[in-house]
Amino acid sequence: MRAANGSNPDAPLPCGPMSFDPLVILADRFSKAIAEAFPDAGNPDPMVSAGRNPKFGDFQCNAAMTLAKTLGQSPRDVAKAILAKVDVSDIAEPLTEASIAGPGFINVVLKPSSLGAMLGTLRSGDLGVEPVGKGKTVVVDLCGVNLAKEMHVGHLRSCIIGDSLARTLARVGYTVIRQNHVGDWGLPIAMVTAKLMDVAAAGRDIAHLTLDDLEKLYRGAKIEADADAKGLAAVKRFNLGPKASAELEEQVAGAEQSMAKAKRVLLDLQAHEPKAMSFWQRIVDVTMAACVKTCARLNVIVTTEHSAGESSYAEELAGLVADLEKRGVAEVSAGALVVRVEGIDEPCLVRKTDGAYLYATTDMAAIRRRVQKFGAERVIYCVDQRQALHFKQVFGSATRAGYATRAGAAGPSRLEHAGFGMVLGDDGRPFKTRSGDNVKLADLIDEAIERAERVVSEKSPELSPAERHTVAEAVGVAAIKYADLSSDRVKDYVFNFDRMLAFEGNTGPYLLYALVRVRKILAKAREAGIAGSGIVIAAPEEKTLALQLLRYPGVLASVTASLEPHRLCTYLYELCTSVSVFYDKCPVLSAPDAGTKASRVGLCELTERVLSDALTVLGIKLLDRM
RNA sequence: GUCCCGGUAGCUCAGUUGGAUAGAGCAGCCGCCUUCUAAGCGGCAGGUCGGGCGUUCGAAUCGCCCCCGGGACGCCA
Repeated sequence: MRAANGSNPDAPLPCGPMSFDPLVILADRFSKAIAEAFPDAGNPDPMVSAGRNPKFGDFQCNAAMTLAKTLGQSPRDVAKAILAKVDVSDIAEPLTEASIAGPGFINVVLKPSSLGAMLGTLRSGDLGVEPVGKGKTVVVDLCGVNLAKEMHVGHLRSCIIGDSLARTLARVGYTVIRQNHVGDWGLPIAMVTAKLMDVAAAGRDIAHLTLDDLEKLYRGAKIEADADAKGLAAVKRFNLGPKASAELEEQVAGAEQSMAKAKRVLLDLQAHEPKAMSFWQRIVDVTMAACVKTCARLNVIVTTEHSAGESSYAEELAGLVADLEKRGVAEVSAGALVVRVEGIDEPCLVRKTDGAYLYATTDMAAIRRRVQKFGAERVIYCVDQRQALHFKQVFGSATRAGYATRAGAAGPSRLEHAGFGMVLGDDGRPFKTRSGDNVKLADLIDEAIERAERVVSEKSPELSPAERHTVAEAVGVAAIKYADLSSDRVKDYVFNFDRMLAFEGNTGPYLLYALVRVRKILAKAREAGIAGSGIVIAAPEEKTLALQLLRYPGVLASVTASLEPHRLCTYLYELCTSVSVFYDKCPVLSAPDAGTKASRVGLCELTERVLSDALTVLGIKLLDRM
């Protein structure tokens, strides 16, 4: 198990299945050493991490200080005792007292030969990615569009982050089911349907209906609904004299008529009355066609087969609520039906006083379907952080009701809200157009591509116009997506075209640039007939790059657990920086000797694979040239 | 009012399980293309980690109090 044979670089590493990851190997070695040196210390964390500073070595073990506290010994003595027991001679430079630094840090420097062997292991397999999701199903709730509304910045993050999470989970082996919880039911939709029926009745052609037309109808309906509500409020307050309110009353009367009609249409829809349904279906078709198109432009995998609208749960709600009532999970409170969950003060409303169901009711039905019908062990909601309390209530209620538990499962599935912050403008307020409207995603993408195209034309005039456009599409979208993915999900983030499309520094295009440069080297190597060989690490820039590559599986695992894609972004940026330095300092095709050439081509091949893999997981399209 | 989330360089952000001198990018200044794409690389400068107290060998990180900003709080979705 622990046989030291580091002298032979071609021999397989003397470790278990995770033998490519030095972090895992070292943690294991130190863990055993600590157990031998201090048998009574329990099984403490070996606290091995990558070195914070290259001058302190590649890895460090920080266990001595913590251990010293519990043992009442001096940290340096503890470190010495660990050193006496630890055996890393097969992969690292010999550890001596000089390896102990400061209060008791133990610094480890890997042997170049073992680094090469680890890279070989990484390369021969699936980049070291552990299929932790194999045989498991996860549902990812993303996108969340509404009928009769263009996609706007409010959908941007749900699509981009949700898509990346779905890709990450699929990458580690999960069976991923994407669900677009379309807002396609209820009074607002009935209002638009009623309006559309009016338009058609007035003889207007609706064969070429656009989403823009629908959105106008929606706005009109919303204004009337607001007028209706305001009118009622005004009447209730008694403080408007009949004379002063004459005009208002007229408006309100019109609004009341429309609302009455909308409510009739709602009943028709609920009864699946064919005429109302045909108009509703028209709205669905127009909206979803636009949604799917926009998602495709963003390289976000959402198609109509992922649609699971609120309407699809409508028939289940009465039964679900009856079940909750029958089993005493829900109780009547002030006329409404609520579910109370321990630890949450606010009860979860599942039925209004007037008998209608709510958002939470539909979400409970969705959880039941996703867990019990689809068999999800994890259900992930990529939805606005402001809905945190709502999901806390719904998760608690569904779990209490047993809907979150698969048949025969020991415990409930993991229900996770991967919430995200708002998209802000430069003024720190929600990102809007100058006129105060939501920014349409289609316009946002257009602008990013336009800006990218200007830069591509300037930097790469040798490309054909068609290719420039293809590159601009990939670069512009990469810029938007990386900007969104690269900061902590739960925080608000400031949207700024100039920054994300400056194409310098920490941006999506920088990552693509690194990939393109490596791919160019590989293309030229193929032309020259230079094949990649086993990797021999010699130059410091090669070593830095190698250490970064070895981190990849661990980073992927941490995103799988935390649902935080920005960790992968930070890693990718650091990796690309290492690639750039390597590119600068280590010529590949004009390396001094054939052996170095072949080794560096091998290193480029592995780098290309990791870069491509990681960018794909982020949902960024790959390029050969830019 | 109650609860949740934030506050790190001029700006935008990272910061792993509490670890060594708090890091990037942009903006500013100075260098590097006859050589695999300079959308790059190197250097300089820039900090009361919102404030205070505490926990300890060690705190941006944990605890308590306060300040500022945002959000959510039963009949919308």
